[in-house]
Amino acid sequence: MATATGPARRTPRRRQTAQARRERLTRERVLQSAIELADASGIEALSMRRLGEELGVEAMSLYTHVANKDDLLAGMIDAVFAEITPPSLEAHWKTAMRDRALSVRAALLRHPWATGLMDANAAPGEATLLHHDLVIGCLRGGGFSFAMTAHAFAVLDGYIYGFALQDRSLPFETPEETGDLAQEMLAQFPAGRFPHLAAFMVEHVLKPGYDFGDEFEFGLDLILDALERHRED
Amino acid sequence: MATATGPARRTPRRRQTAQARRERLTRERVLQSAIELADASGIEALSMRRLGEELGVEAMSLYTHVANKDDLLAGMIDAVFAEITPPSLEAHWKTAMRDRALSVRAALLRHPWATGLMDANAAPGEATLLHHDLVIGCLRGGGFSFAMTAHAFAVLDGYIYGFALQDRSLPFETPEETGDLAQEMLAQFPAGRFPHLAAFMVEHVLKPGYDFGDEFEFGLDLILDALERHRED
DNA sequence: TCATCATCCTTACGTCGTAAGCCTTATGCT
DNA sequence: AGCATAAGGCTTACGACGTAAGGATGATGA
Repeated sequence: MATATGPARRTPRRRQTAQARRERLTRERVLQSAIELADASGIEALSMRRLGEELGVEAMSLYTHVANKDDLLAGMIDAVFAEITPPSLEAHWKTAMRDRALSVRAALLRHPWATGLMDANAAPGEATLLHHDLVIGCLRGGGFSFAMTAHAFAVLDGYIYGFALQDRSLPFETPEETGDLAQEMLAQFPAGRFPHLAAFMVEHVLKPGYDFGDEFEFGLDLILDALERHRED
Repeated sequence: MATATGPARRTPRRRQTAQARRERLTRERVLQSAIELADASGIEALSMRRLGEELGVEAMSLYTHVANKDDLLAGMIDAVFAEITPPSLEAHWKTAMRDRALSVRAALLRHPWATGLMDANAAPGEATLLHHDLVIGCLRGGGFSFAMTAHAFAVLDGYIYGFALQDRSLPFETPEETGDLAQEMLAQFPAGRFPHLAAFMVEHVLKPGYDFGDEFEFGLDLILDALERHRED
């Protein structure tokens, strides 16, 4: 043998240990697997042991690619931001911010655990910083002063994340479920204890076709229109 | 789940055992202690053992008053809602909703861990339901249709919770800290990587007197004014 | 060819939530 | 007043968690 294959850089030599080993671990693979696991089974199911299992590796092996669990979670958040289509600096600020808001919302629907992780007040990752950079650039380019940019950023992002939080905090997921759960909730208390809430449920929420998620665009446009009015303040 | 109702009241006979025992445990005392502990040391410091210690009791004794840790957390959330001054049904809807929003914000500043717990999508407690009932009543009384009430509720509460989440996710707490941290963050990447963000920091955020928390009222009034405009839609 | 070093694994520790069951003491009935 | 009951609090124990310490393996670079 002694093939002496000149190990010209990066020998793509395949490893073939006794048991066919999984592909080499990387931070990206760890993060991606963690995100898939959290998406599929909830963030509470994401333990280092379980994640290792998912990757065909022992829990401690993960620590080669991730400093600790907080680092893992921070990396996941940053990966979510990386999924978001950033606002275009060419388009009109309003449409750019609208599209971007919808993109954030879509990402948070794909990864509902993300909002819960955002209160970790850790240092934002590169994708997160880049995203914020472009949002600010978009607003500034649209004619917003620094002060108005700060205002606009606070309202818009506050609304986007808060809406996701609210959506997630609702104790029901599907419209069908809503009815039963609402009945059950109100039934625990004397009839007439929450008259306005009860009427609201009966007259609106329980009507066929209602879906809380549909509220998002109304609020978004409400805020965007209002910001347009204040743009020159 | 029916939460353990306290012991029958009957005789107020004072107990005096060998060792002066701490006051009798109640669900309220457990919840209050848990809230104090979370406020003082962060939600991650709240373990059943630690909470027991705080109350002079073993961890397992807490389970007489609380079904499990999730029930404890749900109870804490509901207690936070109970702290909020609900919207007056007499006042004009706009001022009532404004005062109430400020009251929610104040509560979330006092208990910053609350937003992180809100994605638990558990069944809301009595104080939470009552709060929502009055918010809906206030909007309906103010002339909002059911549909507009739903819209208004989603924007307002979304914004309030999202703002708190954003505030908490900032990696700095005090204005002084902001400068150092911002420098540090941007220094990790090539200069010019985040030009808009950098300019925004230098020209606005790092200017003396800036405090992110001050942004809250701008967004609140922006939304309230916009809602007023849509009230009759 | 060998030394180095990154990768992955084994073992172990302290902490967590909580199930099971015991002991003590207050309660409610006679 | 006396007693049966059950509620409140305690002890012990289990399995899962994050992760520190150090060992084994195999790829890389001299």
